[in-house]
Amino acid sequence: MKKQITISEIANELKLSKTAISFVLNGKGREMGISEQTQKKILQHLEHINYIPNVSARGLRTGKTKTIAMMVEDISDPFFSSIARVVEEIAYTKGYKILFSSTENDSQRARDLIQVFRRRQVDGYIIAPPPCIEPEISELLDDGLAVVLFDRTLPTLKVDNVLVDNFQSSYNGIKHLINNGYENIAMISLISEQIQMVERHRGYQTVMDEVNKQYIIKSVVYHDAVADNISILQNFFIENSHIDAVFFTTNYLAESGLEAIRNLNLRIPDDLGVIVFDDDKLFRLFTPSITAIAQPISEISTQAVKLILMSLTNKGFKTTAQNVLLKTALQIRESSQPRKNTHE
Amino acid sequence: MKKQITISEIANELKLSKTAISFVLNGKGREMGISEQTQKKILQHLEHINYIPNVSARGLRTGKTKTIAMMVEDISDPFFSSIARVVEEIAYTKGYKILFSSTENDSQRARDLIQVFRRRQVDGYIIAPPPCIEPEISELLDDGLAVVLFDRTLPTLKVDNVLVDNFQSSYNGIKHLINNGYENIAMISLISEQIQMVERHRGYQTVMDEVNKQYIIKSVVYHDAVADNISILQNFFIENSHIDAVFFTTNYLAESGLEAIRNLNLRIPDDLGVIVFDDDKLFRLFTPSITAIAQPISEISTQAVKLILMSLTNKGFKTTAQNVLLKTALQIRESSQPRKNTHE
DNA sequence: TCATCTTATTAAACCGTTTTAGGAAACCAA
DNA sequence: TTGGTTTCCTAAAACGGTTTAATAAGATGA
Repeated sequence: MKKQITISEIANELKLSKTAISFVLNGKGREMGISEQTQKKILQHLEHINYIPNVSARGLRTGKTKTIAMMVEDISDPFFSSIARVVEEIAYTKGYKILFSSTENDSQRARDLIQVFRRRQVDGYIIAPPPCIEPEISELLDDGLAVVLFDRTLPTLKVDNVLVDNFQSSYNGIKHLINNGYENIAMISLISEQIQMVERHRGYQTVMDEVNKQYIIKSVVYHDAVADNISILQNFFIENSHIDAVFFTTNYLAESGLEAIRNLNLRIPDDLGVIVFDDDKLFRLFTPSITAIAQPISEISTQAVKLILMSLTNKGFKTTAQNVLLKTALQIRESSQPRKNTHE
Repeated sequence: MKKQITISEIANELKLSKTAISFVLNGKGREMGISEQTQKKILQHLEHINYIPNVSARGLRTGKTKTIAMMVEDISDPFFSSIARVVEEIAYTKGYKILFSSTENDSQRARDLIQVFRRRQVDGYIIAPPPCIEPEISELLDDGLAVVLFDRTLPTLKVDNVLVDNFQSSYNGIKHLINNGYENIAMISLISEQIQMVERHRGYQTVMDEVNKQYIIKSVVYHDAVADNISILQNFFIENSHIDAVFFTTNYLAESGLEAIRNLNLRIPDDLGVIVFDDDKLFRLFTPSITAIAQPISEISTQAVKLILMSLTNKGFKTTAQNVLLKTALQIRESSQPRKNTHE
C-alpha cells in the first residue's frame, strides 16, 4: 500500500510552510500574497509529484464533501437513469460527485437513506420525493442544506423544484386522442396522492369533462408483482370492452399494460389506441410505434444541477424557492393514429 | 445551520471520555473492557440524541471511506443501470455507498475518473473497463485497493472478475438461428478489441465455420451519431440482400439496427431473423417479440459485490484472483422463429 | 502488608487539511 | 534613526473522530 503524499511532506521538500502550499493549492496564492515565483514553484512541484489531496481531511476541516445525493424512485428505470447520467456528467465538471440511490417510492427507505447521507455530510440533495417525507426534507432545509426536488414536489414546503407541466402534458395527450377520434379513453394509473400523479389524472379528467365522457380509470398498487398487474389489467380490458384507447400514466405501467394488450390479442391502434406518459428509447421501434409524452430529460437534469449548485454557492442568500416548470413533447406515433372505424 | 453533535460533547454530558464513547460506538465495548452498565448508558444516549458520526473525521483517521466506485460504460444503459440498482442495494446493507459514473468506454475519461475517486479515497472499485486502462488498474492493485472487473476483463492483469460466457452464449444464439433454418446470418458489431466483443465474435464465427458459411460482418464505431449508424446499417442491409438473419452483439446496436430494419420495411422474422446480445424489458413486447441473450443481472451484481467485500475485509490475504463465469439465458422469442420459406 | 493482576477508564497523539493571527524583512517617508 | 507600510510567508490551532499507551481502583495471592 503506497503511502499518500501529504502537504507537510511537500512543504518540507520545498522548504516552505504547509500554509503556503495550501493557499496555492486552493487558488488563493495571489490573494494571500504568495509571490508569483513561489506559486509557480509550488504548482510545478504539485504537478510533478501528482499530488492527490485527502478529501477526508479537507472535508473534516471545511465541513464540505463536494458530494451530492440523488434519490430517485428506481435508478434502473430509464427515465431516472437517463437523468442520472446527465446530472452526474454536469456535476463532475464542477468538482462534485453524485451518490445515487433508489427509494422505491417508500418513505421509510427514503428516511434511512437521508440518515446515511447525513452521516456522509453530503452537501446537497436532488430528490424525487416519495410521499410523507416532508418532515425530513424540512429538517434538511432547516439545517441549511441544499435541496432540489424534481419529477414531483411537496407543495407544503418552500423548496426549489424542477417539474414538468403534468397537467398540461396529460391534457394535450388525451386531447390528441380525442382529436383522432377516440371516444372511450381509459386511464391506467397508480394509487397515489402524489402531486405529479394527481396532475396527470386532472389532465385526463379535464378533457373527458370537456367532451362529456365518463372517466374510465383503473389504478393499481405500486410495485405489486408485475404478473399480478398484467392479469388485473387483462381483466379490466375484458370487462370494459367499450374502451377504444388507453392512457398509461407512467412507463412502468405501460410495460404491464402492453403485455396485457398483447395477451388479449388486441390490435393497436385498431382495437385500442395507446399513449404513455414517459417515453422510452424503444417505443418508436414498436410495431406499431407507441405514442408517448416525452419529458425533457436533459433539461430537467441541467436545471436540477443548476439549482443545486446555486444553493451550494450562494449559501445563506436563500431568498425564495425557485420553481422551474418545463414542457414535455408529445411524440405522436402510430399507436394513436386517427381512428378508422368510427369515421368510416 | 444546526451544529453537529460531537463525541466530545457526548463525553462531557455523560462524564465519560471520548475514548469510551468511541469504543462503544464501534462495538468494541466488550473487547476494550467497558462495563455493561456504561455501555448501556452510552448506547441509550447515542440513540436518544440521534448521534450522526462525522465520516470525514472517521475517514481521516482510519483511511477508509466505506465507499465503492462503480465505473460503467453508460449508466443510462438498461443493462448497467439494472446492475447498478442491485449493487447499490446490496452494498447499502453492508454500510457501503456507491459512486457511479459513466466512462463512455473512453480510456481518458476513465483515467480522470479514477483520479477523482482516488482523491476521494474510495475503498474499492467495481469496473467495466474501457480499453487501454491496464496501467491505471494495475496501479490501483499495487496500492492495495480492492478491484473487481465485470462485463469484460483485462486478460493481462491478475484481478478478480465476474463475466458471462460470451463465447458460448453467442455460439448458442447463432446455433439457434441455424437450427431454425436461417442460413445467411450477419453479425452487426462494434469495432473493438475488447475481450467480451472478441468472444462474441468468436462464437458467431465458430458456428459459421461449422456450417460452412461465409462471415457477414458489419462493425461500426462506438458512439457515432445514432442517425449515422442507422443509415450505415440500412445500406448494409440493402447491399447484402441475401442476409436472412442478423445478430446484434449489444443492445445498443440493436436500437439502430431495428430502426434500420423498420425503415427498410423488412419483416421480422420472415425477411430477417433477429437476435440480440443483452435483453431489454421491452423486447418481449415487440411485435414480433425479439429474441435475446439475457445476462443474469442479479447474479452479476451479487457476485461483484461479494468479491469486492471479500477483498475489502480480507485485506492482505489476497492469494489469487477470483474468476467468476456466469451463464446467460437465451430468451427465444418470435424474431427467430423457424424460417418458413426455406422449408416450404 | 506488599506485590501483582484484573478491570474499567482515560489522556493524549494522530490523521491531513484549512484558516487565523501574526511576524520578519524590505522599503519608504520624515 | 525611527516608525509605518508593504510584501511575503509561517506557526499553530482547529476540524471530530480512532487508537495507543497509561493509570486508578479494586481484587487476589503469598
